[in-house]
Parts: sequence; structure tokens; C-alpha cells
Amino acid sequence: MEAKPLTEPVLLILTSLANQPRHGYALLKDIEGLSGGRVRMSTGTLFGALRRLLEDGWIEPFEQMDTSRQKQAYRLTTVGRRQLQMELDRMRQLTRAGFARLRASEV
Amino acid sequence: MEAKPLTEPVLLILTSLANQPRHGYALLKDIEGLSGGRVRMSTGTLFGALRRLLEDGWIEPFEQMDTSRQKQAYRLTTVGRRQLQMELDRMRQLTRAGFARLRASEV
DNA sequence: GTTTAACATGTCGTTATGCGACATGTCGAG
DNA sequence: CTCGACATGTCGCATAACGACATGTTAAAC
Repeated sequence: MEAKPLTEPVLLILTSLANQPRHGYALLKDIEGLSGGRVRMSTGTLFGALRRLLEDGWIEPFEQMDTSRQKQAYRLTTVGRRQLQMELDRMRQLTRAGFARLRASEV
Repeated sequence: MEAKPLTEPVLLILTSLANQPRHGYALLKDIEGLSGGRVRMSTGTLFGALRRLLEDGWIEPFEQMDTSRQKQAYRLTTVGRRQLQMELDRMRQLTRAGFARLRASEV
């Protein structure tokens, strides 16, 4: 395929970062909530994806006041936000097309 | 992740089969249309995915009258249809959550 | 004060999948 | 007869997900 889709883990991470910066462990917890506790991402998946997102400039490190623990928070860059928006648009379109066809066959 | 998401190619194939049986090449063309000509699936992706879908019983061979060419059509099984439905539901939920968060950060 | 559970980050090896490139052949139009 | 659309398939490489493992911290409970 020419226009590569975002993978599910990446989409969840971007969505989780959409309204506020978060660090790794917080992402794990938030993502668990995003799908009603059904999705539990492994750290292997998370940190691999974070590294790639950093390399691509979709997210960036975010300095926070809390120095009490070893934490590294991340936030969306402008690019990352735009990518998320585009991907959501694409998904919405696909979902609509899918439901339309399912309905069409129920006649 | 415990509840593995369908991959994009698989989703597109199932959606394409949702309203009528199709053979490989027809799937390729239809999928190209599904995303407004943006997505072009390679045959490597298609036939690999088809084999897996058959193994999993999500699709099944469909006998058609047209014997003029070497064609093998496929159609959704009940299981496959249910899976598609579930995945579309999940996607709709995720898209909504994503848009909600994007909007929330625009304030 | 020590044990326990939640918090927190990361690596590594296996497995699965996507995908481009290649291969092969048919059919109809011009 | 040739060319492009139709049609199916394989192979090897690269990448990503994922579970398991590893390591350390902090706060609460006992």
C-alpha cells in the first residue's frame, strides 16, 4: 500500500497524548481506559513505538516540574497532531463505508 | 495487547466482501476505490491475507457460474461478518474518542 | 523497619505480517 | 499479432508487535 496506515498502538498513543502530555506508564494506564479496559499494551510495544514517534518528530519530550521520580513525559508536535487528525478522518471514512456495505447486504 | 485489532489490509478485504462475493483481482480494484484511489494493495499482501482468512474461517470459497477464466471468488462467513461488525464498532468508538480529545485540546 | 504493590523505564528474541519484485498465463480489442 | 487489462501466485526482506525478562523507586500497610 502506498499510504501506510497508522498501526493501532501508534494511534492509541497519539490519541492519549492529544489532550495532554503524558509519560510512559501514564500512557499505558490511559490507553487501557481508552478502550474500556480491553486493551493492555506491553512495554515492549510502547517504548518501541515511542522511539519511532520521536525519530519521526511526531512527539517530543516535555519537561515537567515533577522531579520526584524518573519520568519522561511526551507531547504531540504540530506534525503529530496533524497526522492524528488525518488518520482519524481516514478511519471515520472507512468505518462509514464498512457499515454502509454491511447494511446493504442485510436486505 | 490482548484484543488484537484487525490489520488494515484485512479490514479492507472484509469490507470489500461485505456486500457481495469477489475474487482476488476484483478485491484489488474495489479496495482501490474504497479509499478514493489512494490505497493500492499488492498481491503479496492480498493473497497472504486471503490464505489466513480462509484458515481462520472468516471467508470461504464461493462457486460462481463464470467458468471462462481462472477465478476464485470468496465470500464472508457468518463468523467473518461478525468480526467485521465488531471491528467497525471498535473503530467507531476509537475515532470518537480521538476526535473528542483533539477538540478538548483546541480550547 | 520491612515487606508488598503500584509506579516507572527499558531490552531482547521470536513471530507474524506487509509489501515490493518477480513469475506466469489468459483474453479481448485494435 | 501485439498490447494492456485481467488474473493468480511466490519469495525474501524489513518492520513491528508482543511477551518475557530485567531493574529500580516510592508509598502504604503491617
